[in-house]
This record gives sequence, structure tokens and C-alpha cells, in this order.
Amino acid sequence: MENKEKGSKEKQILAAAEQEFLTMGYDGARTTSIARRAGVTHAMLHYYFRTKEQLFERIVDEKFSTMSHSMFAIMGDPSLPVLERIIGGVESHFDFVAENPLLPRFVINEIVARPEHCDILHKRIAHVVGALYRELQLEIDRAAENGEMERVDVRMLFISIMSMNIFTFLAYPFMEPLMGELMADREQFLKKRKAENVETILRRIKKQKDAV
Amino acid sequence: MENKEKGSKEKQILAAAEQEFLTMGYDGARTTSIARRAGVTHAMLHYYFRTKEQLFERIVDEKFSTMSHSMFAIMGDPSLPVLERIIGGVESHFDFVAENPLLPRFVINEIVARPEHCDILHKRIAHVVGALYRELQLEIDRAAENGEMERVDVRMLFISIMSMNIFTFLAYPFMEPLMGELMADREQFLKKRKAENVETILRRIKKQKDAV
DNA sequence: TTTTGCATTAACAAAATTGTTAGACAATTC
DNA sequence: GAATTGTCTAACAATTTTGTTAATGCAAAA
Repeated sequence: MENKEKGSKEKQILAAAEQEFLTMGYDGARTTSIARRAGVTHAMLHYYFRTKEQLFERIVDEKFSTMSHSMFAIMGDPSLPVLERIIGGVESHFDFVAENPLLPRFVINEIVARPEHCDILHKRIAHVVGALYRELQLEIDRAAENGEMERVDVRMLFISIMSMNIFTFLAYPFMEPLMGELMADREQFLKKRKAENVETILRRIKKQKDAV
Repeated sequence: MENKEKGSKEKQILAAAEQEFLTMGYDGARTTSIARRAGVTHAMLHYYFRTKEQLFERIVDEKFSTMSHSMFAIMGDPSLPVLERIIGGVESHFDFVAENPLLPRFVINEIVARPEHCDILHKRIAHVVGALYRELQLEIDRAAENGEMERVDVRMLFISIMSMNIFTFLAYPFMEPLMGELMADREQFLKKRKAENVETILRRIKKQKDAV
């Protein structure tokens, strides 16, 4: 064996494929380019994965799995009081997306291009997500009963949270040149943005003195 | 001439290309498929537009122009009091995206794939957008001074508005199977979602009795 | 009527991309 | 050490996709 670790080339190809598919999409990706990135001949790629499609499926599987984790991050820590729980959910979801900034675009594109592909993902998580919704909704209703927060539909709340957290990264390259100094320092901007998202959600669910 | 209107085939091709590029992206689009959609031979397509790239540029130009309109919709009506102005901005931006639901994904993908392409767009709107920001920020500061609303950074506010409005359509196909009856009726859901976005932004900018 | 020029088609050419195969080579097993 | 197995390469084949061209028709101008 050339390579110290067994399966090293296979792993190199997978890593290169992940990069390529996440940035270029299925259609934009080139098997030759993946092979080049991985430092192997392109025959090698076909040797290990047979076809571009099969290689892609491997990446999709892994990424969909990562994706479903993010849905759970958003649920927050059930041991906390509901208000802190939601805020914690916003923060951990934001951090999750920050660590996987290319994931949302990939998933969104994939779902449009190959909806049938995604049925698998949906079936895998739909009922779990549904159960979690119901559980958190009960908590919210209880807290609302006690006047601790506004009564809201948890699904709407989740959409808002995902919207603000995910869009931050989706649109970063588009916004950056339009926002002047605000986005010049990425780290600092992300910190501010996270705080802004928390604040926005917090105000959405806090009991208001004067109803709208 | 076969066709009544001059340039009919050219227009047919453009319409087909718009459909194809918006849904499939540059890499996914096929010139033969565009020609088929348009009901012309694919040689015809090359006759009118020479290359796939040139045809694509035509679509990009038009779509980027549409895009910049949406940035102005979000500014609201300057003749209104600032609070109504912002709410009106949220609503008209939502409506705009609802009428161009494929646009955001197209722009986001394009900006990642061909950043240099987008410099043109940015240069075209950066200073106009900048001026509008400053104008609205002044209004906000004045209103905040009078205790009519919270003092907020208008750029952050815009990001929040765009996030929630755009993400609704970006993620619709992903969310729909996870949300049960909430999203079953698209029209009704969009109405609810628009109201939710308005409510969320409104609460973000309303003066609170007890600060956070 | 002849000419000019655009629109159109079918057939073809070129390029890019994916996928295959026969065989070399090294390591492992028997 | 011979046979076997899995890894790897180079060259090639097939397919898909884009782009070209030469020939034809047709409408308006001269």
C-alpha cells in the first residue's frame, strides 16, 4: 500500500467531493475536478464509487443527516424554562449553521432538483419533528397560560428562527458589498447578527403590556 | 414571416430560457431543452444568441434588475409615518417575492458561482441603496428620539425583513412536508406568514415598557 | 425580376464529461 | 514461492452537450 491508512484515497475523494458538490452543486461539479482536488486519477474515482451519482448520494446522505441534527438543535434544552429554552435554541441553531454555512444552499437546491430524493429525509424526520413540535407547543401553551409569554404557534416560530439564522449565511456574499462597514469584519458581524436574531425572537414571544 | 409579431421566436426562446435557468441554474440548464420548450430547433437558439453564456447573460441582466426593484420595495412609502412606512415595506417586499418566488435562489446561486458577475449589480445599486439607508436611518433616529419606536440599525432591520420574507419561499418545498396542515393550503399559509413577519418586525421596533 | 438579407433547417463537427478495460504492481494468503 | 486479491494507471470508448455550416426558402427592396 502506498498510503499509510487504509482507505485513505477513498476518504480523500469523499472530502474533495463534499467540497465540490457543496459549492458547485451536482450539475456544476466535475468528476475530473473532484479527482484532481483529491490528488488521484479520475479512473480512481470511478473505481471506488462507480458513478458520479453514487458518489453524490454518499454526500447527500451525510449532509441530510447533518441537516436533521440542526432541526434538533433548534429545539433547545428541555430542562430549561421555556423562554430560556427557546433562546438557547436560537443560539445553538445559529452556531450550527455557522459551522455548516454551505449546507442550507445545498439542501435547498437539492430539494428543488430532486424532490423524490428528499422524501427519504422527510420520512426520516417528519414524525420525530412532529413529536417535538407538540411537546414544545404544550410548554408554550402552559407558559402563555401563566402570562409568562405570548401564545404563539411553535411552527411559525421555528420558521422565523430558521429564516433569520440561515438567511444570514445564505445571503452573506450578496449583502456584504451593500452593507458598508457593518459586515466588513465577518466575525464581529456574525456576533451582532446572532444577538439581533435572539432579540427579535425574544420580542416576538414576550408578553406585551399593550397588545397590537 | 411565419410568426405574426417580429421577433416572436426570439421572445419565445427568452421566455423558455428564463424558465430553464431559474429552475435548473446555469449548469443544469440545457440549450436543447430550452429550444424544445420554446418550440424551435436548437440551431435557432444559437442563431439568435450565439452561445449559452450570452443567452444566460440576457436573463441575468433582467433578473438582477428585477432584484434591485425588490430592494426599493422594502424601503416603503416615504410619505408615511416611519412606523407605517416600515410595515408597508415589509408587506410590499413580501408581495414582491411572492410574485418572483424563484428569484432569490437564482441570485444566491449566481452570486456564489460567479461573484465577478455580481460586482456589476452591486456597483449599480450600492450607492443608491446607501443613500436610502441613510435617509431612513435619519427618520428612525428622529422617531426614536420622540419615543415613538426603538432605536435600531436600519441595515440590521432590512436583513431581518429580507430573511423572513425570502426564506419563506426559499424553504417552502423543504418545510411543507414537515409542517402538517399549517402549510397544506399555500395561499392561506402565505397570508399567515406575511402577517407573522409583519408582527415580528413590528415588535422588534416598538418601544418596550420594560427594556430587555 | 433580380437581388439582398434575414430566418430556418438538417446535418455535421468539436469539445467536454463520464464511464470502461486491460493490465501492472504490490501485498496478503496458502 | 505461487496464487490470489485489491489498488492503481493509462489509454480508450461512449455519451452528452454545445456550437457551426451549408443549403433553402421567403419577403421586401431595387
